[in-house]
Amino acid sequence: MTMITGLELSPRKVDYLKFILKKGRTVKTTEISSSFKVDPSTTSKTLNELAASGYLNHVPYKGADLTQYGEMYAEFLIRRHRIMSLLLSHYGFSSEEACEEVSRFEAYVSKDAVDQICSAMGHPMFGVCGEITHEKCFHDAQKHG
Amino acid sequence: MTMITGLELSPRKVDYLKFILKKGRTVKTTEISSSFKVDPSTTSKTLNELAASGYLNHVPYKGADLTQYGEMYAEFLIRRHRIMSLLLSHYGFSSEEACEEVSRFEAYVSKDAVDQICSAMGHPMFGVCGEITHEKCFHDAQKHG
DNA sequence: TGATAATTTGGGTGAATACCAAACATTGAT
DNA sequence: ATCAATGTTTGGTATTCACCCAAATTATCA
Repeated sequence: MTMITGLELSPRKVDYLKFILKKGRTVKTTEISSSFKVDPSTTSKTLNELAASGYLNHVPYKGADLTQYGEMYAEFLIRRHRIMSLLLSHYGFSSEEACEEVSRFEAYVSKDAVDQICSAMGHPMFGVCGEITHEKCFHDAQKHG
Repeated sequence: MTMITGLELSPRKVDYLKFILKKGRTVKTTEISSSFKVDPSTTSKTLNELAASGYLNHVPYKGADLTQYGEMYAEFLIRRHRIMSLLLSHYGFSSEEACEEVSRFEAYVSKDAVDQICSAMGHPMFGVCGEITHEKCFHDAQKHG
């Protein structure tokens, strides 16, 4: 049982986990590094850190994929992004504006806040950039490690 | 004429400028360091950096106060904090919860986003933690330096 | 199987934030 | 007016995050 605050990961790591979950498969270092326009060595190191923290399995020279915990965590990350983007869209932001703005600060929004907003919104099923799932997102405590 | 993005300052520097503006007078290093529970030497250095960037005047051993530019900037910072807190309060957050949550991510919310939200809210005059002013907040370009 | 491409490692950098110890300035009490 | 106590700054060091380059390593395919 591990409670999450939503503040465990740095912005870049949040980006990586969301990216890998969206791919839905093992990803190569270069896919990530080219996507985020950073040096592959930078990505390689960050992937190692995420693996060391239990979010993913990183087989050197092969690629990385989410652990069960990493997958649940990444689902929270996607949900957070979508809830916050949907929120901004209610204040006149276009989908693109909302996504872009949220990307800047989402890593610092707690899970409690997301749950609160989600609930106040009536647990919406669709955001401005995809479906919002509510099941596997740490609504309650989850096992870890 | 300097446009601001709202992303110029790190979280700590945002804290300091808001603190000094709220005091409304010259503040001593120790007031800040004790308030944020950091070593005075840390505060002293940050104050120097803010002074070097033109946000405040720092007279060694005497204290720091906002420059004209720093004051306008800090007014934007306070306005951002209040607009974002008010926004969260609309989703069931108490004043305290809203302030606390916003404090974590406000440094990463752009001025354009704040203006958009402010406008969508009808330029509210009162937030959950104080009056919201709309005049001296870089609604348009401002002189600097 | 050997060249090419992908990846990792090792070594650095800079920004942000923090601490400690020592030097220095200010102030207040005698 | 002086000096001790207090407040402040400087210099040095550390950590985390995020990034780069060059060199070594592994994988792959022709």
